[in-house]
Amino acid sequence: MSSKTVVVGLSGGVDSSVAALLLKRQGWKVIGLFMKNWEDDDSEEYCSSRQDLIDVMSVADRIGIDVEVVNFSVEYRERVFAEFLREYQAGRTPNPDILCNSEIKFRAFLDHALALGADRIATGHYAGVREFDGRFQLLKAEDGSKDQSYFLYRLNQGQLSKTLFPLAALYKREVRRIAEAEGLHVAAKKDSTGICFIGERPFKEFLMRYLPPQKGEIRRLDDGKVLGEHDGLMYHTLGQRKGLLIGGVKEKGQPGGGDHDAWFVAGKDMEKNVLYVVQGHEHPALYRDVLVAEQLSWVSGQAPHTHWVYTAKPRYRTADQPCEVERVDGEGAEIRFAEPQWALTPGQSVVLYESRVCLGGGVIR
RNA sequence: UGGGGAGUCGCCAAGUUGGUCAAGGCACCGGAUUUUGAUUCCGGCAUCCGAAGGUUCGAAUCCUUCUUCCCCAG
Repeated sequence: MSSKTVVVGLSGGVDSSVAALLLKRQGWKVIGLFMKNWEDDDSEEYCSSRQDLIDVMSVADRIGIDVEVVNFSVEYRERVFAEFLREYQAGRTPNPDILCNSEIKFRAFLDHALALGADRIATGHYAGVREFDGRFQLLKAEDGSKDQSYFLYRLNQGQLSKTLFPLAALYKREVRRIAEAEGLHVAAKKDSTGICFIGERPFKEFLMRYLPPQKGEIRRLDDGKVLGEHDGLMYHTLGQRKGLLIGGVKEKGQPGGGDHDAWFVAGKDMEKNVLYVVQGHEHPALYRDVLVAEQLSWVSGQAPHTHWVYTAKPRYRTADQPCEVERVDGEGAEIRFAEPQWALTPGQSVVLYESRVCLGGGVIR
């Protein structure tokens, strides 16, 4: 038994803990790696990160593996956070966790693991990888409700060839059960949310620390009527309802004062610093059936076929939408959906799938 | 200044033959969902109806005065 070495990213949560446990059982020589990639914050954040490390050490001790702590703060700030801020500054809505995966977890982390002599790396992601016809495919997880392949669409062949996803065939409840049976105290620990490594926090306030307010008008898209004032276009995203502070609007002759529906962000004019809103979740201006994606990244290294029926997620956590690629080249791809999609947002990623196989995708323009 | 209309929760807005009538929506707050940001879902949200008196067993709904705003006259 020439046990090979795998380095597992441990976050202190149930998923990565069980991933490490399973690999250990499979006979791998397992090394745990805890990443500390965010240190812009003070005490409070420090506590949760510190608690996570304590949990990691406890789990590692229980499973019987060694743990190393690494700090990729510099890489995170330069390769992920800087881009995150540039995008928001440009009025777009980025998904930092996608970059975090391709640049940190499956690059900085991978490089570090390989330098340690590892044969593979593994994470607690709900996704799968398999070798097929000499190529590596990224797959959806068995547990469709937890599937995270969306966040991994930017991984390439080199990265996938070195990766293991031990939770691919497990449902979340099974993972918790395994953790409990093994006596891991994190078995019932709440799932973490928010930006990876940064965590959940009042988003606008957080952004304000980096991008200063810049007041401007809020106008109704239909007729340009001014309805209010915003603190900065970067604090609002397409389809957003909260934070507009628009209450009832008096409508001239309308009985009962007019429509009392909620207001949603429908567009931004970066030049004039105007935020455009529409009333009602079903307002037609919120729907589009075609989009253009840029910064394409294909898992196989090859672009998908045009005029072929695939499905795509125009944002995380939406059901797969039937679509086809109208055209694709090195610059971008035009994707047309069978049904109009609600609030296709610039900066978010569209990810294409062919059944359970994640083909890759790009960033919505 | 004269005539008319109106002032109900932060914003719209029901309710004026007086009797559980202080609806509803938006906003806001809290929670659920969620490894982005959103969306969505659930819960909370006027002992008080411009102010002060009066009538009445009882008024946001009737009367009086005051006050504010709007429209038309000027």
